[in-house]
Formats: sequence, C-alpha cells, structure tokens
Amino acid sequence: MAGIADVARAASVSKATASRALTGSGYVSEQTRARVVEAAASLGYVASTAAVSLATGRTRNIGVVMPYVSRWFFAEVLEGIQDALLRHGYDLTLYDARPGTEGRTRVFDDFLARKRFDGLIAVGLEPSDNELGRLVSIGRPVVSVVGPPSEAGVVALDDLHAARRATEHLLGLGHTRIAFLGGGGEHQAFVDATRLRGYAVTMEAAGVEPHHVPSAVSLPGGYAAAVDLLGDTRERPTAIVGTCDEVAIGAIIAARRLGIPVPSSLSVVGIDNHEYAEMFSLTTLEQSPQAQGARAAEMLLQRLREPDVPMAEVRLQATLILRSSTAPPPGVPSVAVGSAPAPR
Amino acid sequence: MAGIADVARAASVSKATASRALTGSGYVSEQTRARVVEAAASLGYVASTAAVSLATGRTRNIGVVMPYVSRWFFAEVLEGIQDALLRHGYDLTLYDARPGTEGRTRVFDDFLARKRFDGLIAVGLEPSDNELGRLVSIGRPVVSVVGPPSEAGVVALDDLHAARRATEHLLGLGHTRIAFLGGGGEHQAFVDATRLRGYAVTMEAAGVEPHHVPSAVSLPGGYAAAVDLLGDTRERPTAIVGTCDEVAIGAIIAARRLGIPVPSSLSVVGIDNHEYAEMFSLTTLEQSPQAQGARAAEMLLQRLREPDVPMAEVRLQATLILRSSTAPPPGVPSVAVGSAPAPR
DNA sequence: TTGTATGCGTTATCAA
DNA sequence: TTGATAACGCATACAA
Repeated sequence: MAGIADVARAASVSKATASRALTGSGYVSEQTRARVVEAAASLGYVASTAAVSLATGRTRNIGVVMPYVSRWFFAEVLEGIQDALLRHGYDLTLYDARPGTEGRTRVFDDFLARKRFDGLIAVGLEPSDNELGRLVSIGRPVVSVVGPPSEAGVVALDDLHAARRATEHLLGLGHTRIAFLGGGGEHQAFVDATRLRGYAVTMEAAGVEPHHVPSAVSLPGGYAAAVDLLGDTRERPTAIVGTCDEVAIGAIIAARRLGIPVPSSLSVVGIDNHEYAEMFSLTTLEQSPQAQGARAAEMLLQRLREPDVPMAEVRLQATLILRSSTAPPPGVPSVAVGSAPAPR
Repeated sequence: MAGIADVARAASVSKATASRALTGSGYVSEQTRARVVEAAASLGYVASTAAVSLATGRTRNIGVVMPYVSRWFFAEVLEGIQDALLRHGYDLTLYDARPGTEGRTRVFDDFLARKRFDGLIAVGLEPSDNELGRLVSIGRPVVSVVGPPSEAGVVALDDLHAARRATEHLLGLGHTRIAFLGGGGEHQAFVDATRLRGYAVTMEAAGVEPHHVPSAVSLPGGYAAAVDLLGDTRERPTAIVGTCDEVAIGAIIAARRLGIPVPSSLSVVGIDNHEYAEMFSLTTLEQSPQAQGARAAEMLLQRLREPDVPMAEVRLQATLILRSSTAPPPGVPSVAVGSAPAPR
C-alpha cells in the first residue's frame, strides 16, 4: 500500500523527484535516482495504475476483441498478442464478441466505450457497419488481424493467394475433380469467402468446374460434410481443398472411416499448418497465427509511440508444406515416374 | 469526452448530484435523476474508469491467470468466465503464465502486483510456493479452477472420482489389462497425477496390475504414446484410460491407423466430453469447463459483494457418457449375451 | 537538479 | 434532497 509519498519520504526527496526518478522522465541526478529506486524497492512500491492513467491519460493496456477464443486460430493469435504485450509491459483485456449474441451488443455499446485501453486489436471481427461506427468513434488506434483492408492497421494472411496455391498444387498433380470444403453457412466469414474465391478463380482459369461443398468451419464440420460428399461413390471428387486445416483433417478422418485411402484415392490439402497437421501428414499452406498476433501488437504499440506514422497493411504469404496427403489422382502416373529423374 | 461536470451543467445540478443519480447511491429525487440520466445519454457520457477506480478503490475488472489459452479446457473455461463477467459488467484482463517461461516470472513479479483487478481467477495454475506467496500478498480474493483445496475458493472436477469411474467402467466390462495414458512428464500436472492415482487405486482394489504409460497431454501426444504402446503386439492392453479426451482420441486414431478395431479389440475411455468426442464415438466422463469458469466468476463476484462470507470449495462429479468406444474385451462375451434380455 | 503547486475525473464527506 | 469541497495517487508545468 506504499504510495509515492512514502517513497519520497524514505528517500528524503519531494514526490516530484521521486516520480521523475521512477518514471525516467526529466532530469534526476544519478545519486538521488538510485536512492529513490532503492527506497521504492524496499517499500515494495507499485504505482497505482488508476492514478497513473488519470494523470497521464494512458492505460498501458490493450483491448482485444474476438468472436471466439476456443478456436485454434483465435487462441493462437491471442497467445501471440499476449506474448508481445508482456514484453512491453502492457496488460491485455479481452472482449469476447460472438456473432449474434446479446453479449456482443453489450461489448460494443458498453464495454468498449469505457476505453479502458490505449488501443484495440480486432481479430476476425467482421464488424457490421453499425459496429464499425462504434469502433472508430472510440477514438483509439485499431489494428485488425484477418479481414479486408481498412484505414486501420491490418495483419492478415493473403487468403486469395493461399487458396490459389492450394488449388494449383492439386491441379499440378493432375486432379480435375477438386472440391472446396468449408464456409457457406449463415455466418459466412470473410476469410472463407475469400479462399473460396481464390479456389474458384484458379479452377476456372484451368478450365475445370469448381465445386463448393458447404461445411461448418471446424473439424467435426469437415468430417460431417466429407462423409456426405464421399459417401456418394458416383460423384466423388479425387481431391479436396479444405478452407482450413481443421476442415481438411475432418475430411481425412472421414475418408479413413469410409475406407478411402489417402492420398492414393483422395488427396486433401488444407490451410494453416495446424497443431494436428503433422500427425495426419496433411499437406498444407502454412501460416502462423501467433506471429500475426505478435505483429499486430507491435504495430499497435509502435503507433502509440509515434501517432503520426500511418499504419501499414501487412499481407502474409503462406508457404506450401508438402506432406503425404496429396498425390496424383488414381490412374494418373506420378510425374516422377513419367519423367527423367531430377538431377541432384 | 464529456465529463460528469458537463452532465451536471446540462442538467443544472451539481457534480455531486449528477454522480449520485448516475451511480444510484444516495438520495436523489426521481425528477432530477431522470433529468441527469437523460443529459448523460444525450451527451454520450461514459465515466472514466481510471477516475472511478481512483475514487472508489474498485476496478470492475477481474484478472484471469492461466498457463495456456490454446488448450481446449482452458479456452472453454475462459469463455465461461468471460460470459459470466460480461453479464455483471466486469472487464477481464488475461495473464498468460506458461510454466517455465520468463514471462511467467514477470506476470507474478510485475503484472499481478499492479492489482489492476478486484479479484483473481487462477485456472490450473499450480503455483510454486514462491508464486503462491506472491498471489496471497496481492491481497485480493482468489478463486481457482482446477487444483487442490486451498484457503481460496475452488471450483474443480472431482478428478479422483472421474478416473475411478472410468476405470470401473472398463473393469465392469471384463477388462483386466488396462493402461492409463497421460502425464508423467517434466511438468507433471496435479490433475493428471490425481487421475492416475484414481486409476491406480481402483486397479489395485480389483486385484489387477496398473500400467501407466507416460504421454504428453494432447491429441498428438496421445497418438504418439498409443502408437508405441499398441505397436508391441505381445504386451498390448485390451483397454485404455486417457487422462483426458484429447489423449484418448489420439489413442483411437492410433488404433485405427494400426488396424486395431475399436471397441472390439481395444476399448478407450476419456475424461472431458471434448468437442470432438462425439465424432469419435468416445465413451467419456463429462465435465463442463465453461460451467466451471462461470461458477468461479460468480463465486468471486459474490465474494466482492459480501467480503465476510467465506468462499466454498465446489467439487463437481463427472457423469459417464456411454458411446461406442468401449465394449467387453475380445473373447469375453458381452454381458447382454450371457444374461437374460433386460425387460423393457 | 530539485521542489511547489495544480490538474486528472470521480466519489464521498459534511453542511446546508 | 442538494451542493460545496476534500480526497484518491500520481505526473507535470513552472519556479527556484
């Protein structure tokens, strides 16, 4: 409970000097600074955040708004943000804003309006116009992870590119009957729509017909959709692009259950490089949600330091990780078989 | 940016009355209260949390400390806490304290010491003596989710009971060669140790030998451990108790890959009723992390309201959910086969 | 380099 | 029932 007055007294200086010594602002002789610091330490002095905030107008706290926290991508981003903020001594207050809930309304109307933070990180928020209005009216810098370009800072995967790469990989192997699994539900997410578009564009450019299979964006969702899709022997595709690894892995599990060998009868590719991807030998386009979260946090803190420099838009390129869930379609010989061995 | 002074002026009352009208403390005539409230609304007045905290000593914020946020259990608990706090208008600031990291030290030494919260919820923290000391020295009420009894409030699953039920279920089906998968690593968690004990005690009481197979507590961890365990045809168990569903599901996936049919050649039971449990037909002992989180939050808020009533210790009993990952061991006829059909 | 005095936006105490 | 005014604990402009 020791206040700065106690510290000042113990070091026999004024509160002002004590404050300067502790915060490192303004001139203080090295001698007295040491005395103050020692006094503070021995008294176990910790500045009251409320008082500091009131006096400075800054909270040393960052707000994070996300629609889910228990889904892999979001949890990973959160960890990345937390890590980065920790390093800079910033606190993190979390706002859960599940789409379509009453809680979400309260978050936008009441909680965010309290401005208990110096800046905001919005992860996959997809705000309505109304919500977006509230967001900007808060008057604090915002960085979003995932999502379309905006005036705020953005850190996101280049979804179009990732989906294109995934599709091209399968086309390159000789597949033509390639289905895209994911999205299309009630709360169609921007990410999934973009990836679907990347897939569709690539398919059309190659002169083959795209085939979108709606699916909940989760492992059980991918499983269920794949069971339906693969159960019909006649129209069965030879390859699947999952909108994310969870969906792709669900499809692999479904295939195994149905006795369809992967990759010899069915190729599957995902986007993420999820924690489980290796265990399922999933070929995928890697992104790092943790790195994205950390990057967003750094960008926001940078902005707080220098309010004048405009914030950037960072588009990350996913890199293909080849594992063994993809191969040429049945009947088509492997490329390696038909060509000369590559020189070493 | 409107302050309470602006509201007061607009309603032509003093700041004091404005404050009383808005906070609902002290006498205010219904007439003026309405005037003040309307003025506040039309000005878009939102009280400065910093000023309120400074004046009242309360933050309307709850700190949550957990070692992971991306693991299923923790993420679910977090959602439960968030939900409950939201309903009561409380903010949530999150502290990530992964065991063995430098960040964890900083959380305990610096971040928590700032006391930016009225109370703390510790989820599966397993603090060292040193850390525990810091925790109590903060002087704020604490509720822990998961973990041993303490002076603080506790909300947790009865792990001993859950593991016993799981083991008894398998014993009752006629299994004798039952392995326990999970825990035993470097950061042996209290939960896993307790569940292991519940298993071991039950096995010994039944006169059969317990067999603990160490495993990382995750789906890939369970998979890897099960591949090793089941690969050895000679010493293969007929049943597995997973310390949690993730481990159990990993084991099921491993069994499928190895061509071992579940449940006819191998029974698997878990603890959790994880999001994926149904999709793998996993028999399991259900608990609700969300409910535990919400319960902990309510308990803490209750304590803040009435500081005198001591906090309780809530032990939840898991309930067995029968799916089709468990059956009698090979060679032993199903109970139903050997007995008269049950009356309808 | 240090000290004095004021402000930050509320709530709470005391009179009126 | 209301209003003036003093905390709350710190940072900072200004003076010394």
